[in-house]
Amino acid sequence: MEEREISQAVITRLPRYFRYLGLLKADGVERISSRELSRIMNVTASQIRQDFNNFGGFGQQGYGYNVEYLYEEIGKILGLDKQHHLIVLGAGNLGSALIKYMMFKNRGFLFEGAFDTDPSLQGKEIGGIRVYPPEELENFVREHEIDIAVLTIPKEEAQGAADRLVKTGIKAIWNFAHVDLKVPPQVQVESVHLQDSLLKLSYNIHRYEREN
Amino acid sequence: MEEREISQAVITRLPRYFRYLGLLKADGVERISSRELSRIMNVTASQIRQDFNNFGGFGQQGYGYNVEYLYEEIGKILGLDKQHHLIVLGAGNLGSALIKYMMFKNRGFLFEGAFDTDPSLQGKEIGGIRVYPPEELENFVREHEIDIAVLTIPKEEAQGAADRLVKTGIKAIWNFAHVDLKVPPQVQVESVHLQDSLLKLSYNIHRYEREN
DNA sequence: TAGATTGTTAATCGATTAACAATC
DNA sequence: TAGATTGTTAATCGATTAACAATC
Repeated sequence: MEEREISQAVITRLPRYFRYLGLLKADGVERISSRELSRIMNVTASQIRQDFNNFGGFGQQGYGYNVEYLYEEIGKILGLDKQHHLIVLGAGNLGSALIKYMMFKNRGFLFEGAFDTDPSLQGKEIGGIRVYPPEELENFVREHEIDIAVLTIPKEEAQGAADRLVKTGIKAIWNFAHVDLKVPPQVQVESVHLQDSLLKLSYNIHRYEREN
Repeated sequence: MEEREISQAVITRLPRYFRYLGLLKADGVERISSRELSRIMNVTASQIRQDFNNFGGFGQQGYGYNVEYLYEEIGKILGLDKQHHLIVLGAGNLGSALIKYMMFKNRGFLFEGAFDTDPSLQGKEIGGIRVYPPEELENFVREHEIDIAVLTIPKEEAQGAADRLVKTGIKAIWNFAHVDLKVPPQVQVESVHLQDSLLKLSYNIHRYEREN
């Protein structure tokens, strides 16, 4: 049993490879060498080969990589050969934007329901998805076999919601609240900290101005 | 002239320090040691001291760090002592969510206008911000001295919009479109690739299931 | 002063890049 | 077969952690 732990640095790069391979595939490109891909993606060819070899050899000496095959394989590594069932907690603008973003649906990420404390939203539909009151959360998750909960609620409510979700046996939380969630190791968390991202941009603006 | 280049790894951690120091400050905590902060933030005390020392010594031997002072200083490093003027390109749900998120305003990130190709949105207001037709982009940026453009438009339109923005002399682009933008070095780009984030989460779900 | 904790140097670890033998 | 390019090992680089002298 080969149990080599893939570093998060590699995993973070996988979706980007997947994206570029999708573009190449759409352009009808049949094969590509690590050198050529490195030029397009602005990384080293060495890194590309090292990254891919974490998952076994996808290429062929003297030929390169078959774009379609590599695209499919990376898709499988990312779990895109399976469907995922999602709910959104917080049916505001951000939650609505995510629900309506069709690219997720096309990749097998299916929104099944939304939850909001605002009674005026409950019973309504957003992008074809119904909004439920929070009380129904636990039953809904179990009945619809929800894998992923998307948190677009205020940071004050996020940890409490996460605790409830953990108890339902959810697999993962995609967290947009501006806090670091504490969950047990069997629950995966991926946080999108928009404010952190904006502050980083702010830093880089002022660094550039200082240096020039 | 000390020109030590701060690594992006450090910069990425700064907003998180800032966040935790803000919480401590709000809790009335006056001083904190690297050891205590390391426990709260789940990083090593060594890393905290190394990170802070990139910017000069903020602490005092035998005492630790003054929370309020450190908070203020990191805020300045992040450019939060200055105001920023923003526009949003794409007044859909995501753009609206960002405009309405008050935390940005409180930190000096002021949305001045939104732009959308949809005529039915033009002239309307979102969170008190008016929506303009794209033709007015260049004049608006110059007249309102816009620093940062937020791109929440389809990926097909993103590079074209970026090119136009670069010509206006904008300082930075906060990119939510699912492409890597090409801009000259004087323009800072920070991308939030939501799909990449979700795919990473998907990978981690399936990795956990494989390993357990 | 003694104790605590920083600032900083040195050691370690991990990730990236370079090099090249294997092989298509 | 010769040329191209991978897979993989070795070298390098950078980031993290450990250690400790400086000093409050």
